[in-house]
Amino acid sequence: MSEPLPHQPLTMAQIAAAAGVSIPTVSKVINQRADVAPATRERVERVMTEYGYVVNRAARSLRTGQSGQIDFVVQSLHSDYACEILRGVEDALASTEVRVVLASTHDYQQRERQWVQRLADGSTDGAILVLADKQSIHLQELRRRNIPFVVVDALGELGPDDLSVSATNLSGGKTATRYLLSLGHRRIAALMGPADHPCTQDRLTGYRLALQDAGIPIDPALIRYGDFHPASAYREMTSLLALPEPPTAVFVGNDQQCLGVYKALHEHGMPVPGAMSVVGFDDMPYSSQLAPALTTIRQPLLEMGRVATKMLLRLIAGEPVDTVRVELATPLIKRESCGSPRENC
Amino acid sequence: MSEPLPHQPLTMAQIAAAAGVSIPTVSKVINQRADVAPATRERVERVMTEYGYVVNRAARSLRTGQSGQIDFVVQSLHSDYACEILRGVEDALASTEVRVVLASTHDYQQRERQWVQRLADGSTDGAILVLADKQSIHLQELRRRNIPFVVVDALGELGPDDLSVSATNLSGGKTATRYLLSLGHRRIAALMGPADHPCTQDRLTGYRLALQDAGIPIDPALIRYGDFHPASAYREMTSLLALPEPPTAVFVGNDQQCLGVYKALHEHGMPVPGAMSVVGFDDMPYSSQLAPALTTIRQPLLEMGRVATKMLLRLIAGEPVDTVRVELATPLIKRESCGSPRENC
DNA sequence: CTGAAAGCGCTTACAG
DNA sequence: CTGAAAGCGCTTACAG
Repeated sequence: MSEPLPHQPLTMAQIAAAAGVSIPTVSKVINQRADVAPATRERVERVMTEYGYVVNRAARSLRTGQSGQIDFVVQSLHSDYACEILRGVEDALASTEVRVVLASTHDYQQRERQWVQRLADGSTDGAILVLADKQSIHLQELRRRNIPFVVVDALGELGPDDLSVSATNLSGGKTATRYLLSLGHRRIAALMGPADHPCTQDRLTGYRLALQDAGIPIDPALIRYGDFHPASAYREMTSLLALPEPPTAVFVGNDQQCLGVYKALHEHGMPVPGAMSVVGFDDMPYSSQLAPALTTIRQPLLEMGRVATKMLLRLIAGEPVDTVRVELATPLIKRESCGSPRENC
Repeated sequence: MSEPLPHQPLTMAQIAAAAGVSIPTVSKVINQRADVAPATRERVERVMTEYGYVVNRAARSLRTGQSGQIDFVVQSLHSDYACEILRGVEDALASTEVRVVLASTHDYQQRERQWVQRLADGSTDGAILVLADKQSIHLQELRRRNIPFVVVDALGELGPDDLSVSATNLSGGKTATRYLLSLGHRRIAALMGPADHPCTQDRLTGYRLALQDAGIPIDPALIRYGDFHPASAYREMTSLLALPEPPTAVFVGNDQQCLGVYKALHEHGMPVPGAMSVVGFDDMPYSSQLAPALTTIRQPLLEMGRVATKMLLRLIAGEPVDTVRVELATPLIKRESCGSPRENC
């Protein structure tokens, strides 16, 4: 297995010579072609193992026109959100020879241009786009070059043939709100992410439907928007507490925002869940470690990355993909941050 | 600029034909060779821009033996820690044509083998290794193949010529402890990460030195180890509180562990910093958003990734690298989680 | 300053 | 079942 390898990379020609066959024969063995005699195949395989031979990627790529690489495109890796999805991508790729190349854009024009180059230079077989916009330059370029892609959590509408993966945001919003209703809450705030995110809109629709089903009028003063970061949520939560008739529960746009919500409540001496119930969205690794442990709607980010990647691999291989739009379930994870209203008062 | 491009990738031959020159001339223009007439250069450049031509990576790579890619190797991307470093890597690469390929191992044997293949297949010019071990298979393979690498936060000793980047952990530990001493604390616990991490050992040495300087004997009961995750810290903090003479302050191994510390204190009705002062390590984006905002030692992870990458690029280019070991400063970030002992009692 | 020629390491028809 | 030949798109001496 671990024979001492030479410092110079081996070539197929060397393997062929050592095995006493021609180069095409070695190639056929490597590419699992049927037309090789069993004895020959075995001999070649033995030599390759002995020498630790690995096919040169550049040469193969030049010949086949496939790079064996896909791009992971996201504005910023600076969020648990994107990292979780990326882990799912890696997971799905583990059993293949395909690699992920990172293409964060960070909003820099320069990087966008670099990325467009990348698409043209033949080193990308396909792309996973996180939070892509219909008008995104990325999408347009991919389409023009006929490079397959899958979008995770699309921002806005995609084309009818574009593949996408997301979570059941509407249903998640409904589940969260219904749960709070079931505990007896009647004034439930929604402290969402950005107003223009489809996620936000869908979750809010779920929230509204649940309230309507319960015959509770919707109070616009209880609907707030943040930016998925704690500071914005801290601000909005503080503002909600200043209302003449403050809510007794909040459905929050993501777990990260819950940090800001907790902070605002802490500073107002309002215990969770005694004085305020909180439901998050995502179920991040740290969410169970907050004090109190956060009740939240689980968003299967890793699974979303995995599913998107599997779809992309099929697309690249030219295999049929049955589902154009995949939505993954968003179950409620009950922990300690919810209770009945004024339970402790 | 944005002429409609053909769907078929262009070749250098097409550009040469369109510009009325030979292929080598186009190549020389692209590679900024001096021996091209100004007029010719201009004409070729105009045609390239007009057509939107981009050099094929595989062909160039096959010819030059360089892939224009580096590997980012880490056990798991599932930590803010690794993601921050990765952002730094991307940052340093933004002005180059080099790309990052992800190579998380997740402890899977299979992935390690895949990665060894990758090194052999010519698609890696160099590697950034996070938390690499001297005995790591990665390091050994890189050395054997003469592929340059830089280690961020080495686990254990490296070879004398191996480049590495880290933070001034010893000094950070000293700073944290001195700060707590300056507030009047005398019983200061250290709730560190894994005992065998060099980071932990260095920070602990800083802690010990600071206590010694202050003439305070070291109490082994106050030194605890975790795994950088909140749950372990929760456990150890709970245990510290059960001591006959509990500490009045804790120096914690990383900010994430502070979540567990906060949780334990919350459950024991011990306000921070009233009943317990807490200093973290890292200064993560969320640390300022905790309640109370966390006082911590800043570890410049992004900068570490950036510096490591710049060193690697020099190594790859065959340029001299002056510093073999780089240590970046770890300043104290004062926020709300520290106070004088029994201030509020 | 310019271009004809060789060759990087593979894969793919194709002839035997 | 096996292998000689062509060629993927570049870069690099080298001759003119």
